[in-house]
Amino acid sequence: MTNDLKESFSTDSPPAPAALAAKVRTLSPSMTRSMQRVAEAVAGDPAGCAALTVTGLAELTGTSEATVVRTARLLGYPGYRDLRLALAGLAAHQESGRAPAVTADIAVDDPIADVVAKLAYDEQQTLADTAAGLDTVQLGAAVAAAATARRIDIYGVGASSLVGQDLAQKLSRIGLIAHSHTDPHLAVTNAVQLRSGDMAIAITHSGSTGDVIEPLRVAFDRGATTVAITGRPDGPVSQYADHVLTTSTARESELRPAAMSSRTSQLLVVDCLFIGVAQRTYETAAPALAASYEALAHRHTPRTR
Amino acid sequence: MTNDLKESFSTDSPPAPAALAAKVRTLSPSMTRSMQRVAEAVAGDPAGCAALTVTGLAELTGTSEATVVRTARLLGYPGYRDLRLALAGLAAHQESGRAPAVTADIAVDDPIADVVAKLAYDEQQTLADTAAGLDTVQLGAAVAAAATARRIDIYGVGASSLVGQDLAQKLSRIGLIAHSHTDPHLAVTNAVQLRSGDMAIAITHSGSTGDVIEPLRVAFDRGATTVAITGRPDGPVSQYADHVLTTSTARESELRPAAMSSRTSQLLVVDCLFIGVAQRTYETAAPALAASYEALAHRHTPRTR
DNA sequence: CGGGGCTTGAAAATATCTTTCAAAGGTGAC
DNA sequence: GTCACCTTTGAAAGATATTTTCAAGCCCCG
Repeated sequence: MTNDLKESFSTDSPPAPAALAAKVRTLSPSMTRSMQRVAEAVAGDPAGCAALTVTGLAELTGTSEATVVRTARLLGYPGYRDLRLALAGLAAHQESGRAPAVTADIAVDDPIADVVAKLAYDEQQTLADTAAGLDTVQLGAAVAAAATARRIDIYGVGASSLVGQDLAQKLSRIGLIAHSHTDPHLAVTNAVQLRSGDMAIAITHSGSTGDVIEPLRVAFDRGATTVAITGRPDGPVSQYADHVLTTSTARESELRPAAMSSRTSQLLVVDCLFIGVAQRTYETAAPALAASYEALAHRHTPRTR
Repeated sequence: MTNDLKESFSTDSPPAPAALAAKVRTLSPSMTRSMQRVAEAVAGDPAGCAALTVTGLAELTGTSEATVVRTARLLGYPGYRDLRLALAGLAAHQESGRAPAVTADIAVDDPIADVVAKLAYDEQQTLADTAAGLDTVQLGAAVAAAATARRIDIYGVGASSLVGQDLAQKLSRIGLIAHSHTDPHLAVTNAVQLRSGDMAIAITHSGSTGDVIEPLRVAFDRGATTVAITGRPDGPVSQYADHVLTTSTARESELRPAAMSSRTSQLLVVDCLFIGVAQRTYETAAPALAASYEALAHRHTPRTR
């Protein structure tokens, strides 16, 4: 008879989603005193209760294991084990609900965990912005030019030089002739050698870095295909660029210099360029990549695991 | 020995929050075949596995209970019971936030727009995984050491060298004495000069790059505070690291070499480290940053817009 | 104040999880 | 190629947790 009651409840409510507190209230009248104590504890602190065993919860509520199990049954679960799983889910849920508010600027006194969260969030944002703002037509044109270029010269100074090196490194790996130039003088000297069929890529966030514009201008004048990767497509660098790839500019704060997000953005663009080229030269790129893995293998000490 | 290692890991990572898939990928290489099967099942269907008992999961994966428990331990939980609770939480989590799914691998014939979207998505994922998997205690310790170090030497070769250069560049900007070494011989030569109060940072995705481990070992022996930034926290490099910062490992495809996502992950870690140090040395860092802007200004041609 | 049914917890029974241990499988040295 | 050694693995024993049983206590009502 009591059994019938329980039966009807458990069928009413399946495994139960998340509205546990509400169910506790609803069912409370049909509960005995000690069961109410258990239900209350559970509704009050799902996370805490999820960490407890039957015995633990029984002690906490000053009841017995049997009562705890009975309560779990009444709430619609096959047993305490399942209630506990649901509780864990609930806890995770309200954990995430606790809005991180990671959108704020990074402050001097932010705990390290916040720094990580905010930084990751910012960079994710930057990536999304960059992807959304990237002109795929320009990118496609740049890819086509790079895939068939006799040689590729890349100019970047400061933080952008690392991006340039990254690109050069990767293009070299798939068998292209690509070099990154950091020294403005050498860059210009090399640019003079370029001609039609060659390619020059300038990377500058500000779009107005003279040391990078100059070699690009020379390359442009010599008839090479030129590409600018910049956050300011309206900047001086674009004058000498056949194709302009725009990187995004995220808000910067005192502690987070612009260089940081521009680098993320530039790298995404450069990666897209690389993959595009790799696709287009797949026949040679795939074996070249495999070969470079091979060549590096022996530089790793084998004692893993 | 292996045991000690594992032990230290499980204490490194507490109950673990939500980045289970990422952790599975990170730890996968150090797992045995049958453990990998279990980990895969768990990562692939958290909700389903949460409903299974040890025995059930063992049967599903064609292994034994012991293996399941071992896997749970390796993932950082005290036992299977706790893994199961975490799984339930995870399931509830992803229940609420249906993933959009641009998750497919990049294919040779993907149009360029898809490449951009997939790449951006992958890198965002990598960032999220990294942030979730980063041990803030270790990071805090590394920050504290860096902020007070007399000098900081950074070792990285190949793709990681760029990350090292990036870090060195930024730390230098806020007035710290930081150098990135690419040449293994010079790195060792320099490492010999280090002593207590100095700091050495090794960056290697594989965790087993001899050229990077060697200088770190020397630095470690000389009494410097050592940090490893690696995707394989169980790799040989960690032997000589006072603090290990784990980068995430994203699935890689033929066209998207692992180096790409590991770089993203490493950069995030390095950025966090940098910002942490900047916070701690704010008094000197802020004016130093401002001064470096100032100094660069004249290198930009003013004719913007 | 005593009977009948409801509530409760102690303890037994069961299920689940954890540990141990020996066999199977693999690896490197000779 | 073969042996010794180390790793990996699952079966089964051991430990915990959960569920069930059952009798004592409690409460309501006559």
